[in-house]
Amino acid sequence: MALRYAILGLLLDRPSSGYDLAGRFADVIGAYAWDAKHSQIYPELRRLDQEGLVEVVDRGARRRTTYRCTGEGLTALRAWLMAAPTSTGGVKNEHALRLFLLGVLEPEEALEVLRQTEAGARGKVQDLEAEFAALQERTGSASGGPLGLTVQLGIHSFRATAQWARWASEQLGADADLDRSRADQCGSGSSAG
Amino acid sequence: MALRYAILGLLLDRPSSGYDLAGRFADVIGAYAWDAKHSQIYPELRRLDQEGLVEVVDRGARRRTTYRCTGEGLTALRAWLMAAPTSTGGVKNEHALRLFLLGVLEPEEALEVLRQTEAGARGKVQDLEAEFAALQERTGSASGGPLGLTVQLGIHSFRATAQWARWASEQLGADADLDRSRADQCGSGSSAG
DNA sequence: TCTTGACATGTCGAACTCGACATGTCACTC
DNA sequence: GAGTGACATGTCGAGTTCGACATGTCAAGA
Repeated sequence: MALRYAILGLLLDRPSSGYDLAGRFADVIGAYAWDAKHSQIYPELRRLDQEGLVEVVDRGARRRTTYRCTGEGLTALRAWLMAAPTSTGGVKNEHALRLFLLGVLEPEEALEVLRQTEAGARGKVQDLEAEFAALQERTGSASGGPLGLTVQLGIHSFRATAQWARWASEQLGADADLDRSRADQCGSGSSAG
Repeated sequence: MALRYAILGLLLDRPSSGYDLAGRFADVIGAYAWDAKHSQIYPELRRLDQEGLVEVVDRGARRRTTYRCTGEGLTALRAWLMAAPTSTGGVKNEHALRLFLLGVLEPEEALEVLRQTEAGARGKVQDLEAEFAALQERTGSASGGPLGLTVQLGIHSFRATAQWARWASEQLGADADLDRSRADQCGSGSSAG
């Protein structure tokens, strides 16, 4: 049931076609909240239309059909948001799982993954910070409006990932270096693992 | 395919029964990486056993069957971990989605959700910090060993969520207070909505 | 010994999700 | 006017996931 509310939320921000929605899922929201492919989105839009939660506002070229969230849709979305604010609801995050299992790899392999993780996360932070600055300017608000909250959540999340990756690298690097560099550097007393 | 690798990873840390695994999924890993119910876990364990990736090490009371990850299982897991370290792979996180859509709610409703979010996240941070300290002591290592990395990832993630929730509350609170407290506090010029 | 509740596993149908395949439109270019 | 590629939607089968129902074990207490 989460998919339909994700769609309603996106439409509430701005009327969109299925194609647009697919792009928006692949973009921001799909990275840390909910992802969906067009093969799911189109049928769901039709269902939502039948139930009156969205409505068609435009049919453009190439069968492009633009939908908008109705009042009923907003009511449904808000009911869902208020319904179970503390439930966690079955997270699936393959990237996080890989990080979770990092201890299985050899330190040098893990270091490589961590390097990529940190670089990727820092890139995301930069992108989102630019987006946030643009929002601040556009809305004339320090918080960047409703979307600003969302963007900041992303910034906080990716920054935390980057910081953790850095910390983890240092831990692993220290362990790995110990074994190797004690040979040619001055080995100031440290117990072997 | 992620489920089996999550299971292999958990078994690698410590041999467990299906029942144990269900608890461990519900506990730490399920909160931010991968969740699974027992109705999925038991069949997958049998499949892994047939494929030689895990093996039975004990049959206790109440049909309790304890599995261990085999060398073949470790090989498979490491191959998977090294295979596609950058793919994001379709995140599903209902809790994050709710936060993502927070702008839809009235400020006061959103504030309530944020309050609960912050409290929950800080609770998680405390739990995990205690676990990390225990790990440091048990392993005699500042990094807490392989599991320490994982626990720190959780700490970083939940701390980021808590900090964001606090920030978002302040933003919303400022907006909401403006409308109300201008009446009895000194109303320094601000345009009405 | 009977009941209760936690432990432990099994199974099934419904719903969800994905990738692959398919169809057609439109702007641009050669 | 034929070819190309991005735009835009549709569909289907295979695999995944979940909740609900089911079965049985064992310890503790009434």
